[in-house]
Amino acid sequence: MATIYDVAKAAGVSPKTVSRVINGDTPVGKTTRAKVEAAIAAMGYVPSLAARTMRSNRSGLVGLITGAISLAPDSSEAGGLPDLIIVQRVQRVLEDNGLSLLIADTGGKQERVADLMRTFTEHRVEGMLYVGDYHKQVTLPPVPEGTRLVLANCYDDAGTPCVLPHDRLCQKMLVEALIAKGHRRIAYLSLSDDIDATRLRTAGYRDALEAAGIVFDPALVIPADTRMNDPQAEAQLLWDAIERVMSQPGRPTAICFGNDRSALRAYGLLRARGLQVPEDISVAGFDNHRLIAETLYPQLTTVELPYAAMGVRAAHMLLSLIRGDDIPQQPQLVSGPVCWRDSVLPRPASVTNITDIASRGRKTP
Amino acid sequence: MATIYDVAKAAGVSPKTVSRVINGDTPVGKTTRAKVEAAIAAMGYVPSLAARTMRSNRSGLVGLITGAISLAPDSSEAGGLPDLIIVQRVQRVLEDNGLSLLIADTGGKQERVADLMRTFTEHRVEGMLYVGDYHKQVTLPPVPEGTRLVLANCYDDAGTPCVLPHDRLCQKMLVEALIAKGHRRIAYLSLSDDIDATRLRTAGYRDALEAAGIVFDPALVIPADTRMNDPQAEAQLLWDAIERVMSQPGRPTAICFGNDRSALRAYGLLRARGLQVPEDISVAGFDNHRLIAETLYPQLTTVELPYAAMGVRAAHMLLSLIRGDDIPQQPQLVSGPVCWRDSVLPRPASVTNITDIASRGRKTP
DNA sequence: TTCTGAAATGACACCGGTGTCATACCAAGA
DNA sequence: TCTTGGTATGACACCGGTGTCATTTCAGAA
Repeated sequence: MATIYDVAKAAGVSPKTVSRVINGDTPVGKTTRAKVEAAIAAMGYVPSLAARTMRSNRSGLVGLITGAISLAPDSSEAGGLPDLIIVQRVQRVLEDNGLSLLIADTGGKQERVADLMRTFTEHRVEGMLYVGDYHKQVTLPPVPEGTRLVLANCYDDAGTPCVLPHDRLCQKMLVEALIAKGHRRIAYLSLSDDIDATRLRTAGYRDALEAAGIVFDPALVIPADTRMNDPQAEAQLLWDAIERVMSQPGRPTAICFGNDRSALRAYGLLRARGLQVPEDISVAGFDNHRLIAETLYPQLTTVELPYAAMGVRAAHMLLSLIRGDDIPQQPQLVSGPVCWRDSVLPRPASVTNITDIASRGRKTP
Repeated sequence: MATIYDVAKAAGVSPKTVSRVINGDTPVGKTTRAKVEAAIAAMGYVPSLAARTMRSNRSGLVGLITGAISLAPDSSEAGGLPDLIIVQRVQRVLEDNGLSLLIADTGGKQERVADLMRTFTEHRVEGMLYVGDYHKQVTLPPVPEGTRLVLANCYDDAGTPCVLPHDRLCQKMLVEALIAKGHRRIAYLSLSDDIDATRLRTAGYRDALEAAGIVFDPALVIPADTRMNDPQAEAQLLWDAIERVMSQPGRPTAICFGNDRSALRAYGLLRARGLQVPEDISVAGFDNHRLIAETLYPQLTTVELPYAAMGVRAAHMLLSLIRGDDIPQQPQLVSGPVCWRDSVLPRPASVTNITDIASRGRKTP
């Protein structure tokens, strides 16, 4: 690969002059410039960032660590989709700012983070991002003094700058939207209750009820998901939860699910129980995972958990850090709009619940 | 950041000796080694790959270009999932081989590829990968002499080494599996017929029929997808295709869809027509997109399009190129297993078609 | 014509490692 | 004691750029 010396020799000038033509930092004579540019074009010269990095101490690199495939060690699982969306956006923003993105993956082994960070340090990245596979607290290994780090979709107890989904507000907006359409008995079949998102979203659910003056009924809220990665067991859990919530007096007219994936599964389970969506029961998801929400029939009402926006925000925070600007100390909460589709049927406020038909349908999923 | 000179001074040795301790290329005295290692630990020294790159001409970097978000410019669309899986696997394999992965995205603008490749060249990557968002032919800008390039999920007419899904074989195996379960009238609602995958898969479908001595009926094969990214229109198209195929005499007992996403959509549409899956009609997808296939109720029978394996294969090919080994000139075809789940009902070979109930159900989706 | 000062260009060192070669060291054998 | 020969270590240049400062060039003024 041609070097700046080769170009200089070919153009009959000094290497420094070639450097000036490339960087435009100092004026260069018209004739000289033309000669140099011709030589560069002829030789296909591309400057080496490694050499440039040595003088400038600016590598033009940013490192990003995800745990994307951590939940899917074996196959074409799509579990890590949110992180991937975040990654894409981060990459775009950085590229627009002249930075290249190095990515690494823990493969589910948290202890590898330190190694990956070391590799990034070897490459003298200008900053690092850590992307959680879901909203959670993480504990990262100590980073070298001066390392610029931003967390996305996770947080730590060391006050590292972070961007988080505003689960509480998103869920509140979604339930408010259901209430606005006339629903009063709204069930919430949440994700596993040992994760932050569930706690926050349940609070958001209650916020919305409270704002509308609806009494909270604990019987309507059931954790119906685990992270056990066993489709059969998950389906069974969801089936039981639907059974419980639909067989009680004062049956709900709408069910919110913990994510679009649960809602997708519920379509089949509800149908198996003889319930039509949305005629017999309205359904809402969470995530606006468009592959699901737009493809399901009827299309799924949900709320957008703005992973894309989180990626953009996190990237901008890191850019600020790199520039040396101040950034907010508080976690940055990002929320998205309710996506209104066909899985929720508006109810005239006066209509009472229809007859219980829960006993229809098959016995087990 | 500490340099090798700082460490050398602290340990009272020459920089070269520190280098030797780090790289272990030449024996170093026990006492000296201990002093140096202590100094390294104390200062948190991490060698700079930029400096190392200059001497060795080995950057430890590989560049990867995708068009992942090309089909999803605006939101949290999951269209580009296959590429993302490929990217993940590539990253893993490279990391295991001590290489770091630089990623870039065309954002759907093919003309940006040249710029991205230039950036990679600036970073002196040891090789490049280009990942197509679906099986297709691409035309890449000319690469500098000596650039090592491998294509994944796409090919060009310049004979660049590539890894492709074996669409034909996958579809053949899937249809063979259906035939083995007693199905004789099998419809195929394919993807848009202007893409390579459709042509190949249709051929695979016919291969399977032929092998079983079943006469090919063109009326059973309908392209039922476009890449227009309009959920309403796509649903309409699929509805029409189902209508056509189910209302003809000699109604099929099973339908293969172009991908799992279409199958997901079809579940709702079939239900709206009053058809139960799999009792009234068996359904098969394509991709083994587990988020869909395992979450749908009933779970979806499909064939695995091994994006993960493609990523691994492509990474290994690139590693071979980097090592200077010979690699096969022919496109590498990768296939995956049929994933048998609950959406296909075995049929005793003797049973004839049930009465046509196509007129049931709603008129439009 | 000579002088002046801005513009253009070049010489040289340096960034942080490593390859090459020379040298210092040390134990064993003559 | 003096070689001998292998081992441990250091001096120095070099990789490919750029910052700094010196030097050359040349138009315009004296």
